[in-house]
Amino acid sequence: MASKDRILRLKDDTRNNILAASIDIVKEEGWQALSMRKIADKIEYTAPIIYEYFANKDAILNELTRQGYVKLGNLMQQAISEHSDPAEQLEAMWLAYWNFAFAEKELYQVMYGVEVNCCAMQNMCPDIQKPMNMLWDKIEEIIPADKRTEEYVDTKYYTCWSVVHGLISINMTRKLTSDEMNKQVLKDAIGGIIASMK
Amino acid sequence: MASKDRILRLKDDTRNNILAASIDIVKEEGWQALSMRKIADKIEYTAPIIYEYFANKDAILNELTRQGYVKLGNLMQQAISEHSDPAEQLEAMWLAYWNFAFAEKELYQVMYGVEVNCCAMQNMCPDIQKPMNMLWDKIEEIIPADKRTEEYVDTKYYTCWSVVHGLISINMTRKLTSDEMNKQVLKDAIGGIIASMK
DNA sequence: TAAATAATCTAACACTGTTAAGCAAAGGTA
DNA sequence: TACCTTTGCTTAACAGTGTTAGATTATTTA
Repeated sequence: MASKDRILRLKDDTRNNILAASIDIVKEEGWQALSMRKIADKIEYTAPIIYEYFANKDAILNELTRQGYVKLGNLMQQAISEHSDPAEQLEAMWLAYWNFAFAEKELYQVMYGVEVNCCAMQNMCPDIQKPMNMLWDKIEEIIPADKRTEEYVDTKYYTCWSVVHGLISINMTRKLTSDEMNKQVLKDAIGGIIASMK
Repeated sequence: MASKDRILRLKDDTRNNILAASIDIVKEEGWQALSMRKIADKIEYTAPIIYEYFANKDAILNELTRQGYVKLGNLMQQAISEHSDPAEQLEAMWLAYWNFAFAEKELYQVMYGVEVNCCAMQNMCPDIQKPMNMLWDKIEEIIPADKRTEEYVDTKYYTCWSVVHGLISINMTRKLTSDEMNKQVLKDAIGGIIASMK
């Protein structure tokens, strides 16, 4: 029955429309503005029909997450294919990861639980800046005078911060690394960066 | 007027109670379960009185964020005081940062926008694992056979991932680094780690 | 054409943040 | 003591959220 196929294809279409509408809304207004009724509006239905395609709102987020990983995988595959040396391939893969994060910012946010909405950055009161300044000043102190430019201190500061914050985030969102592994990574990375300063 | 002081002190008390109740709820049920009515319940008031102490819900989050930074600053100060060598001080400061993140997990989450709620980790389907596996395999390929243990590959993988993801998160939540700075950090860190593998 | 099935909507529930209106107790003033 | 004003707090409501049950409409099948 070809008509059955057509109907299934149509069902698939609205499923994709739901996902597309969701991403559209998020791109326009951010994740916290995404609601079932807004999605329904965009695909010109009422909210309950969405539940014929997805169990709940979380299921939509999960599917978008999955699609994000598929896209990321493809970009990495492409990165590999553009180089022959393994080390260059690896570097290209991480660069692809980096580029993906900003090209598909909204997908990256839901994939890795990066919240944007609130606080922290707008009202930059002294209390908030203090820990950062303490670290920055200490790094400045360690770097020998002949290398001590603002840019150089910045680089070291952000490198340290990135690896520590990154490892913390990874541990908080998915708990799959052992404690010894964490200490190892932390010690190695921080130690390495500090050594490279002197 | 001493009675005025007493009343002001009481007002201050309920303000602190609101903050304490908020943290309690978050520790018990997570950030997404925090609601004005639940806070009111806990301090034995009704929701609207909270608005006499905070402009809105975001203001509560902001204050908790601020307090988080104060605590972190103090811990770092302590870390400094326990060492004399600047390099050791810096390492202790980062360790304090790390320990703070897990000792005050909920504060860290609101300070740095680390979402926990959704997706990604529970239903670990192949699509989701693929990018990670590609990177892991490539790192394994680069590491010379005599060093190639699972632990060693893991360490390098997580170090790379942490620095890249950390830098991305930092850029997404607060936009205060320049593009050249990012490229610099990325190139330096990834390049350094790859070089250390061989 | 009549019955059965599928597609869709309306209405509702329990929740969310937030605001306006009202009540009741306390304070100051005559 | 009597009144008035201020304060503290509550109730009720609005508009929004995710989600479900029931009713309604349209389409397919017999």
